Amino acid sequence: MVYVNVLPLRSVDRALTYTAPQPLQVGMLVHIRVRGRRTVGLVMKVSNCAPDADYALVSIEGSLYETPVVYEDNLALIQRVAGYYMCPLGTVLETALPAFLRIGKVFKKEFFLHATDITATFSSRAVQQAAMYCWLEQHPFVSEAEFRKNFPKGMIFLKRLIEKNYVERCEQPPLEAGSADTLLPLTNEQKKVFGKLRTALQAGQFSAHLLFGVTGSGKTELYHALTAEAKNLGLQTLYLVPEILLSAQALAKLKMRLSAYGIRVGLWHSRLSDGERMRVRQGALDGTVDVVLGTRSAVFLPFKRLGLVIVDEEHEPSYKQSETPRYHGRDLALYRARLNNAPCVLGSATPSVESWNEARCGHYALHTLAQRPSGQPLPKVFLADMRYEKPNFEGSFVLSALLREKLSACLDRGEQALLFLNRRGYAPYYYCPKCRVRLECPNCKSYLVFHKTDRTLRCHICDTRVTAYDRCPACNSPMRLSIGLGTQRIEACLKQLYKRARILRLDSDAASKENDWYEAVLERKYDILIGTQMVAKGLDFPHLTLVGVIQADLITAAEDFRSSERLFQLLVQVSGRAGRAERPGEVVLQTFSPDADWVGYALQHDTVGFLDRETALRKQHRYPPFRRMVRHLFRSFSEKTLRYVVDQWNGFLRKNVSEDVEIMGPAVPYINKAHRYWRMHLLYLTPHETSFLPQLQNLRQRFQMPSNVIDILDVDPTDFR
DNA sequence: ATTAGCTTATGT
DNA sequence: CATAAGCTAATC
Repeated sequence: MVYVNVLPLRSVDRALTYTAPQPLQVGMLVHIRVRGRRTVGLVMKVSNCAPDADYALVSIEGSLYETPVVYEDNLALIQRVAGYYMCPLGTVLETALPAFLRIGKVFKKEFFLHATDITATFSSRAVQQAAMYCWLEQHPFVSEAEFRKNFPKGMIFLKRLIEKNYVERCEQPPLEAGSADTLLPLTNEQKKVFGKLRTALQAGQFSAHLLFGVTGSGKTELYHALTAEAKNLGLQTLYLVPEILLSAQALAKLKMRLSAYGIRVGLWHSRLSDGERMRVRQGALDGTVDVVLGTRSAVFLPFKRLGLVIVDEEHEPSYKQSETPRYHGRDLALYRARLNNAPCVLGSATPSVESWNEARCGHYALHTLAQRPSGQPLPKVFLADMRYEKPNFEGSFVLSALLREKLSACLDRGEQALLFLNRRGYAPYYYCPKCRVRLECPNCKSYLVFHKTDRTLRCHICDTRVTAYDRCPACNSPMRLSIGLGTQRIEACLKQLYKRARILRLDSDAASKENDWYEAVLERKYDILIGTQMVAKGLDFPHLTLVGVIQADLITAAEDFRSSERLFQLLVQVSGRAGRAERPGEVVLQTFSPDADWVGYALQHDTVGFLDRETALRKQHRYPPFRRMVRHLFRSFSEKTLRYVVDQWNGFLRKNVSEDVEIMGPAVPYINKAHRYWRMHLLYLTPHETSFLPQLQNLRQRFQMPSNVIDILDVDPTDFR
């Protein structure tokens, strides 16, 4: 008799013991009954001796596949996620396994079609065949399914084509043939870094590396070279990118550079069809795919011999999953690399504060790329302190003399300019000067922002909208609008100053109107762009030479280090857009606040200065520095739950007065679990879900939340000890 | 997730 | 003492 520990694909926190009629392997999927209900579970352990159980043992009801669907390292990763992100094991398993596996879906063998005979001729009657052949020539190695989609009744003709040996039917699409491109030669700077990373790769041990390279410094080329090196050593590579959108670009580049070396690339993200998913997964599992390029969920894939992990744009917040299990793709990639004795390379032009700190403390090896292989110069940065501006006319409080001058010059040259302000609306301050009341959202108590276009007051957190009124409802005095800047106000000001310029506002309010604005900008239908963070999303503007950051010191006003970091990253990214091959771009940073001096760090894109400052701040200040921290959210934000959580919290505080911070798990049982096992107390909220902020403030007031509680933390511990 | 079963609060 | 409400722990 065989005994197996099976983890059900449900929110169950541990494996259950069953008997099995025939021997099973760890990692296999089996049908089981849990509380009388049929479910699927994963075999975690197999043993021959009976457990001393006080319950009746039940047998499993058969297995879904003949072979295991995951390896041992996948199980270890699942366990890590469950423990670390405080989520039931079964729930993690559910996210780690693609849906098609759970239902035991079996795929027919896929065939690929390939036009072989270029000299093929068709009689004038065989119109259909000729048309199909022509199509097949244009689409080399399409899958049969794809062919059927295009020619629903074409199978008979296809048969004929195959008989004539015009078309070949093969089981595997070959590598992208014909692309003669190979790896680009590396510059001296790149070679130096590559040498170190190659040594790490050959060592066959876990090591963490932060690749810090300015935009255009050729990080991608390094990834390619490393991937090829891994292939040489017979190792597979996991290559993570933050978004599906970017994965297509990265895939094209990888294929172009690496197919000449016989390297097979698989793409993985949540929008693939089941068939493609299964092919890539199977390829990674049996080792026929050399590189898997994918979004965060790819860390859970089974690899036969994973030897290298790459995380591109390491700082991107989209690596963080916003549903349970709330894992961070980058952190799991590091853990995965450790499980597989592989080096992990994190790359970014604007590293995250936590990665920077790890590198500074020597836990990660730091590699810097400071030059662009193309030799293109970095933009020139100017600082405009608005405190010394003379109020000449309406526009002067909004745009500095320096920026106005640069704008005019830019327009005269017929080039484009981009103004960046991360605030929608017209005026973020809408208040009555007599009552000194700033209007709040009736829903969530955050401040309302005035939108001039449709004369509404909007809450930017929960999207509540109210029609604006000119006079204060309490004292009937006129409301004031002149304080605070939003994109609409900049737009109005620009229209007044540059009557002939074509101006485009780009924020989430305006975006819905103009769908293909990017095309229009490329075609130079606009001269000045004014936008929020959506303009910073990796798009190239070839005619852009001037960037103005309207309130560069908004960073100082950010409520937590994560927001401040994000703003800084946007600033660097936006600034990087300026300039053309022959001439460096210009960047004007406008600052308003009296303590804006430190914004000078941004001169010459001093990312290091910023990061050092942020890590230092975190150390002396509110964030318990570099201790183990948990990242979690309340699972539901019903007032009942929150109330309960707060009560638990207060009760605990009364018992042991502690200078430590308090923990609140995602669900009530986990709060207690955390108390018992971790003795760590931390309230955690992530700023990605800003809707929590006002709620928390609310709670504070109503429940007298102690003021030493940390409101917002967003640090994942990378605890390597 | 779901729920049986235990503890505590509330009311007569 | 009965009943309701709140909460924990278990699923083989």
